[in-house]
Amino acid sequence: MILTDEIARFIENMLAEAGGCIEICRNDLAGKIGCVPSQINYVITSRFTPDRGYVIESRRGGGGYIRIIKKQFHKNEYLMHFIQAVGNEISAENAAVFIGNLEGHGVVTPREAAIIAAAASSVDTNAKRAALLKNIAVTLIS
Amino acid sequence: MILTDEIARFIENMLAEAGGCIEICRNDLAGKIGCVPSQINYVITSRFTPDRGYVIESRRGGGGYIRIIKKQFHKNEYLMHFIQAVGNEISAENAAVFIGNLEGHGVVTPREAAIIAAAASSVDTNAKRAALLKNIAVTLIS
DNA sequence: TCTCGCAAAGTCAGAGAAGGTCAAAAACAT
DNA sequence: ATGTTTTTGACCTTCTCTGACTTTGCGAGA
Repeated sequence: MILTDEIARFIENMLAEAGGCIEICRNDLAGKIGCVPSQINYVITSRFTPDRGYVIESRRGGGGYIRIIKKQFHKNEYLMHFIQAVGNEISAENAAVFIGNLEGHGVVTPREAAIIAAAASSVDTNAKRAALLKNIAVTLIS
Repeated sequence: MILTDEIARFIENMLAEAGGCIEICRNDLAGKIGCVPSQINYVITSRFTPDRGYVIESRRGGGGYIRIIKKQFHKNEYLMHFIQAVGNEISAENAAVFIGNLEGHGVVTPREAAIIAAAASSVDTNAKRAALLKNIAVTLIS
């Protein structure tokens, strides 16, 4: 197991235990793991990036810290938007575009998008398609 | 015995032993077999291709690896069984059980199961539910 | 209050460790 | 003879790790 992965796993465990937000002392953590402090920065910039849904805040000086937050809200916000945009009726063509957007925003995986598309094309009216999509979207809110 | 085939056999054996997924260090493997490292790439691109049912992932740099995954066709078989078992009509209750089985057999993730369940509960007749489930199942065949 | 020193975190470039690519030569097949 | 597959090695790109140097914040003492 490579050092970077070990540190990343360590941090992920802490995040899971703490429920999505931790505050670490860079030097302490480096000492605990046995690496140079800047390695922590490397792990954070290479693994805990904004586009993977993490937010990093920090402060230098005495009593400094690094705060790592696992963000989930932007996906939920997008799902809300999705539900509103679908409305009460949606055509098969528009549904395909909307599902593509869900995937494009990282809210669903390509496989999940394929499942949803298959489901959306299995109903016979625009109203039922809208209801189906909204039902699915609701289950995805975390 | 040609070199390429020897390497391919070696990898196949490892895959069989490991149950369908291995992670190799290209240089190590090349050293063990006694070939130039790029030969490993050649074997992989010429023998372990997607259309033969393999998935390749890799990472460069220190601690780099090549991961070879043999797609599980028993999942496809299970999907076939699923499609037959669903038949032309299925109640909401039975659908829930069937979807649970899909998840239990590792054919879909829990999240995907939730999506499918939401879709299945969005239609109003047993016939439409069956059609929807079968449509989804078909898209999952790999 | 101001300043200075220490205690953090941040940055960056370099070395090293992997895997990837590609073209040319060699071997093989038809 | 011609086309395809193998084999090789030189060179490329990406990722990791480290340490020196920089920046920032806090708090104590003048």
